[in-house]
Amino acid sequence: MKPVRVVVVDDHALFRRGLVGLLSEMPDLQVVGEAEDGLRAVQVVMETRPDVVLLDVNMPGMNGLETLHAFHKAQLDPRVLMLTISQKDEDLIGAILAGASGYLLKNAEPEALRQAILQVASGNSVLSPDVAAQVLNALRRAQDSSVHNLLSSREQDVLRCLARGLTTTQIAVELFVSQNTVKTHIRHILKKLDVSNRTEAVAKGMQLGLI
Amino acid sequence: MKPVRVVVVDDHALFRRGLVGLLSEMPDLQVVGEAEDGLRAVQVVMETRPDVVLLDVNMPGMNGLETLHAFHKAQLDPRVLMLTISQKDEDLIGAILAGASGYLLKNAEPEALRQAILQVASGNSVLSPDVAAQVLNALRRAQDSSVHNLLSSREQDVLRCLARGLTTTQIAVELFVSQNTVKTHIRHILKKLDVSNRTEAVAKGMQLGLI
DNA sequence: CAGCAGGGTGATATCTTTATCACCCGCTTT
DNA sequence: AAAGCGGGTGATAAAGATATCACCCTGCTG
Repeated sequence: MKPVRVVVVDDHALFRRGLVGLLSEMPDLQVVGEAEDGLRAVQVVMETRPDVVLLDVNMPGMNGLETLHAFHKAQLDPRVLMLTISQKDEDLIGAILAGASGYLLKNAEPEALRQAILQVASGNSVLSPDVAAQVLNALRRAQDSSVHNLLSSREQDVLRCLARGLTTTQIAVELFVSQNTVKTHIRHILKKLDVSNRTEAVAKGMQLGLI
Repeated sequence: MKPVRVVVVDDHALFRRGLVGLLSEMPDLQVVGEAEDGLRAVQVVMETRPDVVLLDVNMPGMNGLETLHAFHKAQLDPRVLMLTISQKDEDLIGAILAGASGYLLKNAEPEALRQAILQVASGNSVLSPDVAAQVLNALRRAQDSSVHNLLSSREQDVLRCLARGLTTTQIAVELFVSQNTVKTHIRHILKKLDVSNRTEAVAKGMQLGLI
C-alpha cells in the first residue's frame, strides 16, 4: 500500500520540524512538503498534490481559515486535517464550514494523529473528543434556529395545545379566538410540518424539539 | 479512580452479553445494568444512575431515538453513547439532535470503545470517523440554508456584483435599476451582515459562502 | 469648484406572511 | 336527526418584507 502523502503547514519552525520528523518515521505516511504560512502552503499543495494537509489555525498573515479559503479559490481543495491548540468555537466551526475534513488538537498522541491522517486520507472525518461536543452543539443550535423559524408564534401556541391533547374547541377557549381561527392555524401547521393530521403534527413537533 | 458506571442497552441478547463480558474485564469500567429494550432502559437508568449508557439505534418497539426522548421526558438525560451499525443520516443526526453525546459504529475496536466511553463519561463527545463526515456535512448544510435565507435574491445579486468589484453605477447598469435602488440594497446587505462598508460585506459574504 | 464615489435617511408600491373568521363536508356518537 | 369532532376552501385586514427611487452629506480627485 502506497504511503499517504502529507504536507505540514505550521508557522512554528521547531514544532513543524519535530512533527515532520515524527511523521517520517511512520512507514504508511510520507511527508512530501512543508510550509510556514498560508501563501507558501498554496504553492506547496499545488506542487505536491498531497493526500492530506495538516494545517494550523493560528498563523501570522493568512491564518488557517483563510488558507482553507485560498485552497478553495485556487480549486485545490485538498483533504485538510486542522492541527491546532485552539478550541474556540469560531475557529472550530469556521474551519469546518471552510471545508476542513478534521480537527485535531495538538495534545493528541502520535498514534492518534497517525490514525486521524489515515482516516482523512480515505475520505472520513476526525474530531478531537475535546471539541466534538462543540460541533454537536452547533448542529443542535442550527437545527433549533431553523425549526423555530418554521412556525409563527401563534402556530407554536396551537401546537403546544395539541400536544396537551386539547380539542379545537378547547384550544379556542384557551387562546380566546374562534374555532375557525384554530383550524386555520392547524391547517398551516400540518402543511409546514408536512403531515396529514394533528397526531402526526404532535409527533413531528416533538421530534423537532418544538414541544 | 472510581470505575465509570455503564448501562448496556441492546435488543440482541448474544451481542449484549458479549459486550457486558468485554466491558467487565476492563478495570476502569463497571457494568451496572443492562436492558433489551427502551422501556426497560428507562427503568434501569432510573435505578442505577450510570455515568454512561451504551444505546443501540435499531430496537423493536422503542428504537434508540425514542429511548433518548424517553430519557429526556423522564428528566434522566444520562450521557449516551450510541453503539450501532446504522450509518443512516436520519439515525445519526436524529440521535445527535435527541441528545446523544457520541455515536460509535459496532465495528470499532474494543480499545476504541473503552476510550470513547471514558471520553463521554468526562463530558466530551466521540464520533466514529465513518460518520463524522456526515455530521460535518449536516452542519455545513444547516449553515448554507440559514445563510441563504439571510439575503433576498436581489440582495444576493448586488453582493455578487460587489464581489466582482463593480461600483454602484456599474451595478445599476448591470441590473437595470437606478443607483439609488442599488444603494438601498447595499444598505440592507450591510445591516444584515452586520458590517460597515462594502469591502467588509464582500469578505463576510465569502466567509459565509454567499459568493 | 465640479464631478464622482460611498454611505445615509426617508418614501411608495407590491407582495408575502400572519392572524383572524365564515362556511362546507364527512364521520362518529348520542 | 342533531351535536360534536376533524379536515378542508376561501375570505379580509394588518404587519412585515421586498424592490423600487429621490434626496442629502462627506470625502476625494482633477
